[in-house]
Amino acid sequence: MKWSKAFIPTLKEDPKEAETPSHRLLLRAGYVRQHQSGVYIFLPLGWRSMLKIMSIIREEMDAIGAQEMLLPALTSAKLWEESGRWEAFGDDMFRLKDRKDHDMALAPTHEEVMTDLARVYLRSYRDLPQIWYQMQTKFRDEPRPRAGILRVREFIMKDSYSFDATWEGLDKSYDLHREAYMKIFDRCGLKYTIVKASSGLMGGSQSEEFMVVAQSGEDRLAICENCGYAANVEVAEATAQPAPESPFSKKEKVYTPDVRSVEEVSSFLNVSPALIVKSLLYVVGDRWVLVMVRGDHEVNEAKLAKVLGPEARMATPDEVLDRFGVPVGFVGPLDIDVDEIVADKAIEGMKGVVVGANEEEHHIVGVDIDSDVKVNRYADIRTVVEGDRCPNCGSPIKISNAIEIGHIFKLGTKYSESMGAYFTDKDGNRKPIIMGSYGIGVGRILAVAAELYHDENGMSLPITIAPYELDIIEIDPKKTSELTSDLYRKLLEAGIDVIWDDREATAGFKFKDADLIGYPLRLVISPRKVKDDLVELQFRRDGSRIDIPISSAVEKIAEIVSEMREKASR
RNA sequence: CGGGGCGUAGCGCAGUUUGGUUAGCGCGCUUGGUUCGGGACCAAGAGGUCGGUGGUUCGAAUCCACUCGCCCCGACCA
Repeated sequence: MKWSKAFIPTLKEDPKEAETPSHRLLLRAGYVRQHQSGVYIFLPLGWRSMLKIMSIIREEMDAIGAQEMLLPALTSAKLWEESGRWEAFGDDMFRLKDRKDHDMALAPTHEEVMTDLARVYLRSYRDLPQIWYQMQTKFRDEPRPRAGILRVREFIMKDSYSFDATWEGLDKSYDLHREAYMKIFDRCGLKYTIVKASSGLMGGSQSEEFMVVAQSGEDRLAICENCGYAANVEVAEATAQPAPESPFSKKEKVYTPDVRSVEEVSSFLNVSPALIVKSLLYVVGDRWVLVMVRGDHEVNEAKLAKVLGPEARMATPDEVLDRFGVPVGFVGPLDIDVDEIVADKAIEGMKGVVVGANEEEHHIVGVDIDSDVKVNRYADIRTVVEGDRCPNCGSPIKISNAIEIGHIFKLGTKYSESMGAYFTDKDGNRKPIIMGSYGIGVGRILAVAAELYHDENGMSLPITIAPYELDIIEIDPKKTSELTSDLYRKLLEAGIDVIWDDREATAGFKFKDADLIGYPLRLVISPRKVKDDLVELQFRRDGSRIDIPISSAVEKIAEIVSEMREKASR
């Protein structure tokens, strides 16, 4: 490609709306343009990168025997009603009606459509296993799109679905995907962590996320640097650090005027927040449950949902006042009329703690959990915090922000049973197909690469996903045009993805653009070096440069390029 | 959904508090010339329903009301 003919609208100044590095750089470098909140245009450079990422994904998916197809994005409400997700998706689903007033949805994911296909065609164990996939646009009406293409309302996802006759088969399909995903992300040059995850709306038994640690990430990971334990904080388990010794040896009620939050109680009584136990009221159907966690901990709603059921919700302050006659800040576990008391494991056996007195303006200090509180169940219901002890090796846990780029689920029979996808096994028994589903956010790979690989001058994308592999810059085009034109042609013939910056501009201007866009390699042709039969090859990532004799330039560059593609290292 | 901020030329901004000629600046764009190893210089140009609607006023980018859009934080989320 000759740059003078290309549509590459780079910006000299930072767009004001962009704060995260990937957002700012992708806009500035002319990869993307915003169309509306959470909806982006991929400009030629961005789309080239996307296509390269998709090729890598396609190769690795095909390598595990997966078959590509294309499902509709415009789907009928009927399917979603069958699975129960017409309700479950709520406002996250883009809904519309056709001219006959039928409900439709722009698909946020494709389990239903795939299951619908499977139930028609996969009738016998002889038809199984199958892995089907597509790369297609998904629509999710996010409450708050953010950070450029990191969290958007319309995005391209590679989603695949496995159909097996047995649970062992599902394990195998899952492991195939796990391996394929590792290869895909390796080839895209990303550093990632595989973590245990919550399966959320997807349902199913087991799931893992592929995460890239990045400041701008919205997910939080608990990571043990000693043994490698890693989990999303939604599901991470860890042992809390012990609370300090309590100064309260005797149980007594104390007057705590206008003191209700943990911080307030902590400073009023001059006691560590870890010695205060929060009492929270939840409503589960028509039952009232008191949930207890240490003052320095937070309830994890996902974990709590596993204990109390998905319909559990926190009572509103008004409901609490209405039923117990006390403001939420003073609720406590002693002599309270609830159906059940669920306490976090970390408070089991604590002595001398502070709790609400169920009386306005009062707390009770010196409470002994084991003997004073009728705890019905202890469970892990809190969110892990930095410094907790790793469940495997006991080392301190670190918490990092991360971006999810892939997620693999063992769905089991959730969709096959609700939607009636059954097959007949060897013995003539009718059984539900056992499914898995597996997703990769294609645009997120690009965003994450920009997050990971940039400096003050711009991006330095891995060569496997950069829009072009090599940029040719002439210092003085008039003196070297013949040579450049010849090298350009030969490099293209050698299978290298080259852009030739033939614009009428100063070399410095071209260098700045090249840095911003992040072409991994730059071939600089200057009269000074050409005089000695040399050209210069520069590496974007580390700024290093080497001189190459013109006569062997094409072979040498081809060699370097193929090595870089192999390693995806810079 | 709660809180905060913003909307003036393709991009980045000033002007709005205290209403007053023809709405400015930088970058970019066009033409000509000089430059040419890190976003060159000079000269001459083009480019605006000041987000929208309604109101107040002799007069509105500026004041008032409504409204649309965008960003950030939080809640939520595969």
